Amino acid sequence: MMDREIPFRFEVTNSASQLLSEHSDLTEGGSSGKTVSVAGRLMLRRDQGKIVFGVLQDSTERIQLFASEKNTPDFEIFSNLHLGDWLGVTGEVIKTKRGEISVRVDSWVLLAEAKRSFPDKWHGISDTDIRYRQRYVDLWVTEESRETFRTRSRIISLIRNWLENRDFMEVETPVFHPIPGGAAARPFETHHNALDIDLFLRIAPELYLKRLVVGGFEKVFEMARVFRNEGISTRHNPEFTMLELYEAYADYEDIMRLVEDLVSELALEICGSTVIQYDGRELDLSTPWERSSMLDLLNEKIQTNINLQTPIEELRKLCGDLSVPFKDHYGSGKLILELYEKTTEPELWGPIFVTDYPQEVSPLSRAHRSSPDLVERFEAIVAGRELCNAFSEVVDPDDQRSRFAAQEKSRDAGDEEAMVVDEDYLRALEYGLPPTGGLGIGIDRLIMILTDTQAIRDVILFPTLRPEQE
RNA sequence: GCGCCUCUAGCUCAAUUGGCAGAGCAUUUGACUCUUAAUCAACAGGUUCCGGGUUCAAGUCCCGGGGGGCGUACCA
Repeated sequence: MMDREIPFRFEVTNSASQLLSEHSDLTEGGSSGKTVSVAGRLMLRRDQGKIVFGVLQDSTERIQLFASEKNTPDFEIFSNLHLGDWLGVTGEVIKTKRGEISVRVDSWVLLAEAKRSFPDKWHGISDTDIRYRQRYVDLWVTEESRETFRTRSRIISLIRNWLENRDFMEVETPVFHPIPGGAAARPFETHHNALDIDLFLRIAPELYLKRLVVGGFEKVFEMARVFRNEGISTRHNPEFTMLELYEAYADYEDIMRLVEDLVSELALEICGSTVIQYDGRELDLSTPWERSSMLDLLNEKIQTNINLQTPIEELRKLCGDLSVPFKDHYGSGKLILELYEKTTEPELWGPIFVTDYPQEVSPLSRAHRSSPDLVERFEAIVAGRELCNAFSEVVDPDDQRSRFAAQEKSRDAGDEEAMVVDEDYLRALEYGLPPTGGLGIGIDRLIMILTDTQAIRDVILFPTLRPEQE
């Protein structure tokens, strides 16, 4: 088929799903008297000699095509179409003698030829390499995959509407950062030629979003693609989507209520219930979620009574006893966090808000109002994984400066992920940041939970892979 | 990075202790006027991921490399 024979456009009047629902009352062998145009890919073909049945798949559904030597122009060519070919078909909606709603092929046009062979029409594609590398094939062949990505799109749209209804404003902040900030992670580096400067792809939009609160935008959010130069796993992709939001005059307890409301409403909308299944296990997202402090959970789990006043030697010994690896430059806060992450967090299923982390490991979180060696920070554990990280923000520039200084120290001690001082951010704080609650949610992980998928690659259209070799 | 598993036709999968590389679907050709993964008949389709080695003989065993998966580490 020559390129010049492929039309430049085709007027579609109905989707397959529309036709199926609108004509469900047709009787067997009956016709609707209604002529429609549909388009899509030919998925199956059953050649009967003088009649041919086809199955056309568009973005909504599959509908049967009914072609006959009598009715269908170029019948011989039609009956030799390849699976995977794109067709535009015009004809009357009928129901066959066997009760299948069909479009009678009164005229048709080839819209694209599938020059590569169709995957197995029954088994589809099971090779994950092909599913991830050639997502176009996966989407065309695998209905569950199409459904997951439709749901992803809906979830993001629902989140956006939900936030806008609460007067949050969506903003876009730079992807190139002169100083990587807002999280502890290794960044990707790049270079701008005209300015002759090194830049980093953002690891979090946090510091820019808080600058906007300083500027007077009291409720802002960003669906931020962020980049972290780290390992790849079923829960990690080097680029992923993080929702960050900041709300002036709010604290971390307000943010907890926001998170549980948002997630439970999404579950209701997407799954039809706030009680859902994940990985064969029940997950009850109904509000309110459990709240428990990190130290309480840890002490209960390992039957101790430690806190930040506990002598560091004792904490190190405890790490040794529980075979939790640590480094010499770890302070008490970091040791406690390691203990929690290795012994306690893996057992949590959630949903639960784990609150009040050590200051040492939370350089952007404000000191706790009633126990100043802790900070007002929480992580939500949902279906056994960290879903979000949030806190009452540090608002005092002097406090923030000394937090950065502490980070510098641990960077010097060998922590490559410690934060770097951002003088412009400090300058912004000097102009005044009101009390502010902030939140980061891993959107891909949230989508995994709501779609009951076990690998982050199943919810990212084009996950990062090693390039194919010649 | 480390450990385990895996790679055979376009796709999905076979191949006994090391003994002639096979099937279904797709493709090609033919038959068939209501099929539903249509059916039936026939043809064709291979660097068994790559490179070495052992052996009379390697898809199979050994070594090295590559892709993929899982686990682990890293990811506050």
